[in-house]
Amino acid sequence: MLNVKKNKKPKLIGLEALGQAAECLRTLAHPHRLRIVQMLLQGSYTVGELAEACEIPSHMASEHLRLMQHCGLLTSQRDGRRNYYEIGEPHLKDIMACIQSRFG
Amino acid sequence: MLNVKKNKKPKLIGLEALGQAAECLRTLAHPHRLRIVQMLLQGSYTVGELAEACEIPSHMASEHLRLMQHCGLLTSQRDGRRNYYEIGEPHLKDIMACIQSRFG
DNA sequence: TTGATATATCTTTATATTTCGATATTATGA
DNA sequence: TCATAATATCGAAATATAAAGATATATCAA
Repeated sequence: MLNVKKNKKPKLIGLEALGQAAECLRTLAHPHRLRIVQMLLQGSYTVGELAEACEIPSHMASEHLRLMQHCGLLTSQRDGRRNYYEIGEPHLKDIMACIQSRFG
Repeated sequence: MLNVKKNKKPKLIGLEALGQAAECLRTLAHPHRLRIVQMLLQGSYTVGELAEACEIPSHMASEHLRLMQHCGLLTSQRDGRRNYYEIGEPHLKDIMACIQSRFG
């Protein structure tokens, strides 16, 4: 047996909570949505600006933004006909840092 | 306009790399697989032990393990008919710490 | 008011993922 | 060798997700 440092206090997160976590991660797990998050970590942007950064039509960016806002990753503030999106989950910074260090 | 700290050096990760990152995240984004990772952060375990921790049949655990090993998240070492899996991607510790702090 | 812009929503189609049962493979112990 | 245990793989069915086009809503500018 190898690497046996199992301390006998597992303190595992319950499967229900892991289900919520999985839902958030699954929402994040898309190249365009990761690009959007990367942009928003630098400031707030409109749907159109984010769509352009992802090289996709803005109705698709709008859908990605809706999904991420729905599970609490983002928030938005409307200004006239523009809708400015922002990071709503502080941990996104840390997760993107992991991705940056592994894939950037 | 609000929260404008956009420094004009975006240094965005390319969409191809974000695609790989998305694939890893998608692989991680499942309650049973998160439970498996949480277990393996404490030591190495067999397929059967991990299956029991997830309350699933072991052939399903085997499939989850195969997916995670395939994208480099895990490694394994066989000992007789037992197969001991281990963490293969150090960043998993950080990501699980985020999940712990948000959902634990 | 009219036309154009920005964003959001809906529907359909295509594709991917999950789960389950059955079966296969490999190693162990009697 | 034989039966069993541990793990892995395959195929089918169910479910979920993604993409695209069409359409809708709300706001602004002329």
